[in-house]
Amino acid sequence: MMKMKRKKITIKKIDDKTARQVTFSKRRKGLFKKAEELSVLCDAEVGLIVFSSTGKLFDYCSTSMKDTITRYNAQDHGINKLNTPSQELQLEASNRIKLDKEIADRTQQLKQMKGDDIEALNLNELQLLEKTLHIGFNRVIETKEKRIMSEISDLQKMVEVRQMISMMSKTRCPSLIDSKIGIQEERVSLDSISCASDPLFEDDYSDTSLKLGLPFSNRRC
Amino acid sequence: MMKMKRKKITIKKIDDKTARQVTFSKRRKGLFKKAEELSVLCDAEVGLIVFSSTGKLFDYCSTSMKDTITRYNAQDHGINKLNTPSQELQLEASNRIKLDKEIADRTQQLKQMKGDDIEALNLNELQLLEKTLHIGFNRVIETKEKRIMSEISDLQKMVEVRQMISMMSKTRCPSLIDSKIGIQEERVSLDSISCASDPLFEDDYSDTSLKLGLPFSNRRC
DNA sequence: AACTATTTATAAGA
DNA sequence: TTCTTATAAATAGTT
Repeated sequence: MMKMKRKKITIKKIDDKTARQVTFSKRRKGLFKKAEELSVLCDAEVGLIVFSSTGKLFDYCSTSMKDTITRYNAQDHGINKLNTPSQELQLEASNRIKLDKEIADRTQQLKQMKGDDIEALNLNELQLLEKTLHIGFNRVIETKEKRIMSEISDLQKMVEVRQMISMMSKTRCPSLIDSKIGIQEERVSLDSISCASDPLFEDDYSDTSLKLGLPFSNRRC
Repeated sequence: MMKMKRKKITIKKIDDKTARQVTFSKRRKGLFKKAEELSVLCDAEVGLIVFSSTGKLFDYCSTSMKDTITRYNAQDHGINKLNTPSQELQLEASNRIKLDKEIADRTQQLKQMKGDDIEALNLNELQLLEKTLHIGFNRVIETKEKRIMSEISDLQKMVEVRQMISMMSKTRCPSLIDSKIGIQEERVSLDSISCASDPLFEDDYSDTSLKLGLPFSNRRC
């Protein structure tokens, strides 16, 4: 059969019932798809309610329709109010908006500190960020140093205690001491504090990283 | 400029904030249009609620949102019924707790990235933080480099144009050209892109910072 | 905000 | 309803 060329349609009610039904089902599918795409792509909350001309309900919500409608009601838009939102509810709503903004703000800051979404920053902002990161980095390094030093010192003490016990056990009752006093070694794994075996330090920033003259040279454990 | 071919996109959250906003406004417009077309063509009742990621509300309804939501509620979804005002209040309260927690969490993360409140972290957490900061730092540096390079390139172009005009004005009518064409210099302050004069670079981490062979040596501006 | 190459939606027909 | 296909419409990437 000769194909009729598809024509541009005008947006007015389709008279033919069957055609209307067909179009409804096609376009409804398309609309719901677009709604979901918008919510996913743009991190938006989308609620969609459709009643067909025959009264059948179709709905979609990116979260839950209940929450979305509640949030919708909370947004104060004067005339369009549903129910009668109490002042309390309105207060909650404005609080919520504030909190949402705060979260968005902090999320953005965190992202930027991780180096994401920084394209839009100007040079001064970039330098401020750089400085902040640098300070944070140095503090972390410093704290890590202290932590390592204290763990080393703990280790050292343990070794000394062990040596003492070992010496005692040579002169007294070895088996008794070992099992009764039972040094719970709470062993600090050497792996976790050794710089050389730490993948992090195999990076190209060892110059800024921890440099410790670790007193491991003539340790025998 | 070379036009990049448009690519098929995958439906997942757009990372770049600006791009996300642009897409949001384009697609939102499209979605609302489709919603209205469906309601008109097919004689359907359509209600659409959209909250942007920044919390802004957009809505459309072919009749009135109040009626549509009422009708939606009337359709019995058993459990899913809309809340009474007092239930809404409760919901808001629990939402608020959630949001408060999220803010506290992000605030803490931000603090730690700035090197505060890190005493309680263990060695692994400290190293993770260190790595994150290092990555962020490098990205910022990289972005800053790009920014500086592009500003230098802009400057260079300006200088070339100026030289051209200067040459022209030597052969023709200097005063006319200078005042009529009137190069708006939109001068990029050298201070803002000079590394040497930047207090940040006087710090002890210049080794990780930008090293650029700035082509400024025999510039006469 | 505008452009346009390309993808996506869909009207008409099967 | 589902599929096919020509065409209209939407829009991603860019200016």
